[in-house]
Amino acid sequence: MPEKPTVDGLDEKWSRHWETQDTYTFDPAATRDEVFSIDTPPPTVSGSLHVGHVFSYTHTDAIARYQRMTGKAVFYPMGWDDNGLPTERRVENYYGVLCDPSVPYADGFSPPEKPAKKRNDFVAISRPNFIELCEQLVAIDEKAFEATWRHLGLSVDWERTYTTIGEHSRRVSQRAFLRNLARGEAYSSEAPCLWDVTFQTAVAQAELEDRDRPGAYHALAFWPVDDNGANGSEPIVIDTTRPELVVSCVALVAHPDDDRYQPLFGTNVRTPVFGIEVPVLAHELAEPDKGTGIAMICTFGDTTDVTWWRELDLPTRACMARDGRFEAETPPWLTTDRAKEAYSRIARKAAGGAQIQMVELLRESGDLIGEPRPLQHAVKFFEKGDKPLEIVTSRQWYIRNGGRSEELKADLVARGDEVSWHPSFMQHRYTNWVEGLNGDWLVSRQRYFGVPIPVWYHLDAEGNPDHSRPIVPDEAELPIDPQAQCPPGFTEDQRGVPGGFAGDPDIMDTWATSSLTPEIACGWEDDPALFEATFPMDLRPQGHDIIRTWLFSTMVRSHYEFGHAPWRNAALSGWILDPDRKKMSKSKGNVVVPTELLEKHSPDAVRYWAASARPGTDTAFDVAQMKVGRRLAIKLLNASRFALGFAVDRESGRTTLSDPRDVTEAIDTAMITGLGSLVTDATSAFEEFDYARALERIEGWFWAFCDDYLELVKARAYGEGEYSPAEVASARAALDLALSVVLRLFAPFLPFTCEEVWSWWMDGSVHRSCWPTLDELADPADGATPEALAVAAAVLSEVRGAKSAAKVSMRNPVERLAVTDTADRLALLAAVAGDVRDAGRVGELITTEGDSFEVEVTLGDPD
RNA sequence: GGGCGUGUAGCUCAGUUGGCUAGAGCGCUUCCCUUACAAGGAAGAAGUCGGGGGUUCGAGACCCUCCACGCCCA
Repeated sequence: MPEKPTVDGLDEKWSRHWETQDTYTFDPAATRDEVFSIDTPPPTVSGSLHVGHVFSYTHTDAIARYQRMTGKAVFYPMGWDDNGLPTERRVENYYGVLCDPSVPYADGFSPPEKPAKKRNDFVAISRPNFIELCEQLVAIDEKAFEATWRHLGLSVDWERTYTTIGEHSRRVSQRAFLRNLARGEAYSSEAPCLWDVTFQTAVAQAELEDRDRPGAYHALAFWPVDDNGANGSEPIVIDTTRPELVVSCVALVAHPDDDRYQPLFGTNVRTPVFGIEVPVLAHELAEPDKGTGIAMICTFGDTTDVTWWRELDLPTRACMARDGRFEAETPPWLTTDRAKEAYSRIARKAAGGAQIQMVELLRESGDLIGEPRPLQHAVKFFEKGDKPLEIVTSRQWYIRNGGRSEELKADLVARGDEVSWHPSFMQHRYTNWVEGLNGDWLVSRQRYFGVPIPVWYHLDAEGNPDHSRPIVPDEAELPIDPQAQCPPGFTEDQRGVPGGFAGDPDIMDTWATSSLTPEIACGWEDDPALFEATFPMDLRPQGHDIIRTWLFSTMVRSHYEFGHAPWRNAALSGWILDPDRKKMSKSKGNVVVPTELLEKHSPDAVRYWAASARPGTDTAFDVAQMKVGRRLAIKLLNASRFALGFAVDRESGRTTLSDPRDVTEAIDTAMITGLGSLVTDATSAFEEFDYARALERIEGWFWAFCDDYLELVKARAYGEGEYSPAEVASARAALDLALSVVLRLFAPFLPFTCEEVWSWWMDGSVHRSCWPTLDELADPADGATPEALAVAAAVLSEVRGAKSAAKVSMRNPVERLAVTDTADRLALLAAVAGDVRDAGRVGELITTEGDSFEVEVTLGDPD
């Protein structure tokens, strides 16, 4: 036991110790009812860990540590999400390279010394070279992440780490996909999809976000067919923010109840500049009060266009190429010279440039009415992208998720009832999301670093792929790469030749793999015993922002594979806001680096701050709370040193464990009784996953314990004054018992500090000890009332108040202390009078029976 | 526009099914070197519980309504 304990250095000392002692290793022999399994969110390693990670992972760790102490074999693996576009983007920028599948593999390729700044100047490299660089970089990132997690003190079993790009994950991911395919839950389809032009890949509905962008309404004139104003007719004016798409216009649409356009429904009009004849149609999605109330439908300006196209059975007039530029070739539906001429001015232009040209053309033809009117409007972006999404038609893979089936939707909503949500209102977020889906889950991505779609296609005599009957591998062969391996019954020289085969070039989206984290972590099919012991998992902790992606998609996969939810509980944590209540983000420059935070305040202090936040609530980043946590840890060390001063022989370091049955004095049994209530409260809070309530109760009790109880028994514990050996032994035994319990209660929150104190007098790790129970307190607490301590504390508080008011030292003697109180409370006071008198340095104590509690303090002269 | 959440002391937040005079920490003021702790301790000041209405013997809590802020969806 150190002379002057400190929290500094405990992190390094104990994290190393836990590693060498395998303190957190999962016991694979445990059966399902003995296991608590956690579906930890695999952080995206291509990003960086931020305070939000530290925050939410601490919540999970507190629960894991509690469960472990209740005797559960805690299955708590960490995963790294290294698969996918974020990694690709990081690799591109880090090395200044771009993947081009047409470039041949370069043996021993090394990236440029100084990566180019602009994307256009990046070096094009082969797919295998690109993947090698990805693997290289994630390995470095994963090391750094693990170090931070160990520093924070996560009680993860590091022997069970997985990565979402690893062989095991690829196998699980492909196996699940092939089973979805076999059961008809996955399918490929040529259809309009959301398309990011920068990364040139399709994206899913769940990955969209609206961003406010400046734009402008352009009023365009459409003329009735065969009457270009010649007969005095009026043009129909539509407002659009995307005039460049006039060339793709297939119809005009207004609300069926809109009186202004009733006469026009069923008639035809001509598009400006291009002169294409299009119908005027009615649909309830048209908004009468938006612009002029009549809109043009294009192929495809936004998702509503897709809905209209589908429901009104409209033709397709697509001009937008996958790179976000208008096609070079003149579209076949443009027949007049004037239209062809006009198109040549927007060909190969991106949306912005095309718009400038198109506005010119409209001005020239006189079909632009007035000037464009600027506005701010919501534009759909890929959440990781920088340019507005386009909609292009392409062949993509989908997994059915209820977006096109009311029955499946209802089933998936009902699965939500199989999970206990913490906090419960988070289930609404899930239900609302599922009910709002309007399309299946697009899982294919035209990218490189991910799990390949494990299928091949027959090529017909012209060399065109037959997508209707994909060739699938044997499950035993998984994982496979159809770009590098042949399908069964073929040879490599048949690749890409008529009558031969072609591998699907796409990969799956990251979510298509991370939706299988329970299956990956628990060893689905690959380790049946482990799977049996850990699945369905007990807890899915995650941020509430990814209910629509991760939580929902995991539910979908488990629904298909097992017919039930993949977990019993879902705990949703909130955001970290900066002190101005704004969300922390890199662009705002208000991000705090966790490693520095841990270094500066100590992990226990940071954990204290994190664990103080009620589950599910957004929380301000608050260094002050960390300082409070640090002080709490120091207080715990010091109070422990005091309490153990009597149990540990300072010379020999040997501990004499006291007997709980020695706790006999009224104030001691009262304290132990109160401690019993605390254990009950903390336990029930943890059972409800409310770590914050548990911490608050424990902390509150502990401060009162230090302020009142320790002061009250100090003299007796030291054996000062005229106390009998039994009275002294009672104080010391109570201190030992209380400390043992309180250390275990704090252990999930302050693992380093508690382990340090535990090591002063106990064998083994506090984190492997038993969570305290009422049983161990039953003997001393038997029949005792916590009131005795409350009465003593109240009197002591009055004494302190009097001394403080008189501006004298707390050591100043009290000559005479007169207490008026009810008979019951005076009886309690009598039982604890010795302790009260010693703590207050009271000479004469006079008690008078009365209706209310009153204390009169007569101070004596200072010593 | 729909859904969800939040609003309690200057700040950050507790306040379990309605029940004693609404609490804690930080900050502030005053005091105290005390043998666990001065990187500490003691005491004190500080709130119209967002506004209004209702239910009730009793509302910070329950119901209605309005306001402000935040998030998600359209």
